[in-house]
Amino acid sequence: MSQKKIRNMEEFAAVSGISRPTLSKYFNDPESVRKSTRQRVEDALLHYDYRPNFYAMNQNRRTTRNIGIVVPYLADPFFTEIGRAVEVKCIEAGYSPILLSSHGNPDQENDNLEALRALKPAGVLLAPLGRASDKGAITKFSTEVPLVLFDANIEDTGEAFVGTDNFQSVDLMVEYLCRSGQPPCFFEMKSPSNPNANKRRQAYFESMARQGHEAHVFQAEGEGWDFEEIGSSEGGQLLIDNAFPTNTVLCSNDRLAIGMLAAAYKNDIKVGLEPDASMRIAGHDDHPFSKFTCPPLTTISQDYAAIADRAVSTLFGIIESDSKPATRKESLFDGKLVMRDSA
Amino acid sequence: MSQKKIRNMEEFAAVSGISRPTLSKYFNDPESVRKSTRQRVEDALLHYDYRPNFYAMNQNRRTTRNIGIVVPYLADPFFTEIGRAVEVKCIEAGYSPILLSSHGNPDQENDNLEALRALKPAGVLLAPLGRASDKGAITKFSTEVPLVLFDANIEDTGEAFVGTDNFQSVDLMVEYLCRSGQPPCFFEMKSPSNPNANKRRQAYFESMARQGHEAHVFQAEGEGWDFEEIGSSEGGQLLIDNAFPTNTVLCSNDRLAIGMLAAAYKNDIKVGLEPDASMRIAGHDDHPFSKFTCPPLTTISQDYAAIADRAVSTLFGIIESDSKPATRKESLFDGKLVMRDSA
DNA sequence: AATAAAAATTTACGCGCGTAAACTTATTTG
DNA sequence: CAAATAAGTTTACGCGCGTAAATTTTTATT
Repeated sequence: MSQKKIRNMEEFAAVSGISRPTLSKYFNDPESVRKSTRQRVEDALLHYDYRPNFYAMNQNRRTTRNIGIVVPYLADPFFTEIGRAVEVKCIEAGYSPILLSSHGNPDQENDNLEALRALKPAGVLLAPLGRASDKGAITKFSTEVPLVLFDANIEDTGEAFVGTDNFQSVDLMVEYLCRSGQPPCFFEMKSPSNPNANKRRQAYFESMARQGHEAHVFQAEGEGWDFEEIGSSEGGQLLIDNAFPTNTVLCSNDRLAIGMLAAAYKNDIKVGLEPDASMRIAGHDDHPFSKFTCPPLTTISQDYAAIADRAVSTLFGIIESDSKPATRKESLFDGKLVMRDSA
Repeated sequence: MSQKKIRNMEEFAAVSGISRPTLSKYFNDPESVRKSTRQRVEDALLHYDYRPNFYAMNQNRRTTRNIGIVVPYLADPFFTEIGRAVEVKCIEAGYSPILLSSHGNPDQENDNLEALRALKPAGVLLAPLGRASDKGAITKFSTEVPLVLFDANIEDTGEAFVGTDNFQSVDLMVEYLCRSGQPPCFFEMKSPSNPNANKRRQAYFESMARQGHEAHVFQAEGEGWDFEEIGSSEGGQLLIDNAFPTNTVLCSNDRLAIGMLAAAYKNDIKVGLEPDASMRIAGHDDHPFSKFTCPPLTTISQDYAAIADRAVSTLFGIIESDSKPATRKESLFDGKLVMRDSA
């Protein structure tokens, strides 16, 4: 590595013996120059410490290679993992992902989109907050930037949606629970912020009807993202009150189930499949911690990899064809039953 | 909001009746213009949709208002929370934080610093991976960008360090455990990636000596960030083997403890303070899930708010004085004992 | 009201790179 | 090997804003 500091592309052109416009082409897409030229550039890069100025690079380009990724709540490991999966796919495709969290707050979601707008991103992958989202703002945003939604759907918003087929996944779980014991009750938040929750309730109703059982839905008061706390306090109270007509509860998501399991433990209500257990509790999402609950949680795993892959490839299809698809496409992937000890 | 699209600061100057250099001053620091002028600008902003071009703005400035925040592993809610606390402080100070995760990988840590370097940030807050970190790369980075470390210290690296006083916090826990029952054994990873782990082991030794008890350290094989898994498998085996000479175990961090609690449950080993319990298990960090373990985990909470506040204010001190402090300063905050049911 | 000080305006240049046009050189093809 | 094509070079301009200098206007001070 030479000592000489390279200040700009002009200087790098001088020392490398390659013209500046060709260097510009190379840095925008190394494949766009002849192999021998590419080799010369890369040799020179080994000898001189130079990187194009990020700001100058992006200033004149209509569209950058930045991809915005917005998740509703990064402190939830579920979103950390799916956000990460999406991030990796972007990097593999040669884009620069920028991961932002809305922290459960619709204003923050709007701020995030606004901040991204200033970056003139090539596209944005958004897992919206759901009910609380400012649909108007998101729709307006999507007129300016290619936008693909994932995890949570908002009708007619964005160019496409990628997520899990809640009807398939919940049916799978209900079918299993009915087959292996008493039919499940359903436990959820009263005003779920996430639209998947509504789908799951609906799926529960339909599935129970198909199985020929009566549906029993229990809804917890409380707002926000403090699911474990709500599962523990409200779900725990339902357990104590013996409010569930069957011994089996399907929670709308793992975090509620984690809270409920903690409450069950505290109140000496044994959960699981063993003969001395009095309840079965199941969840949905295969949260990273559900493996370590007491007992380990039976749940549904979402296909992170497939969702991330499809979301990213859909977005890149739009970016690279430079045209929005005629019809908004929804891709739904199947969930898988993860059988552990809680149900 | 007028329909007219404002393309640049020139046009916004025309419609607002304020000269472009004054606008430039305003956007760089609204306080730097007279109040009446500020009002006129802000009135105009209500009528016209204009934001300075992010890339053009930063191109000519020696230093931007971007702050890089790098955490070792965003899928760990502990880091999500402290990262978030730091982020909020930056926003309050009028800077733009960019949160990056190293995903437990030193190459990624270097990539993150490299990516940040291209953004010419005003400063960077780094929670390093620890042992695995490329100390040379970080030191070199800190010659170019003001750098404050937090959470995990690396000797003589960066302008300052802010974290928890492990000697205080572990002593607090050991003292409590000794006072309330049998003295604790210590459970940790054999090759901890995080330097706090080494401090905590050392603190355990010293504290046990002070209490006049023999120290017993148990180290789990295994690398990486899959702490719960390691706590469950290796810690669980130690429980089964009755390997601990006392009935009390202090885990180096909550995630190990969470795994160990899961293993104890699975093996019908009752943990807690009740008469029929055979073990006590404690953790460190007050992980967001430690409230929902079975039983709820007794642990040490770190003072997130104080750490975030000090880290950010230290960095801004350096940025605003435009000079590195003569001596590297280390700020340590006390942990607090969080008594729950596990110990 | 006269003067000093502060703030805004006018004018002008440059940052580092994208990119277009005209031209030259290298490679491919029949 | 000549013609056709692809790739690289030279030259030049502009993006949107930071910023400096000289000037004018506004505000504060006595």
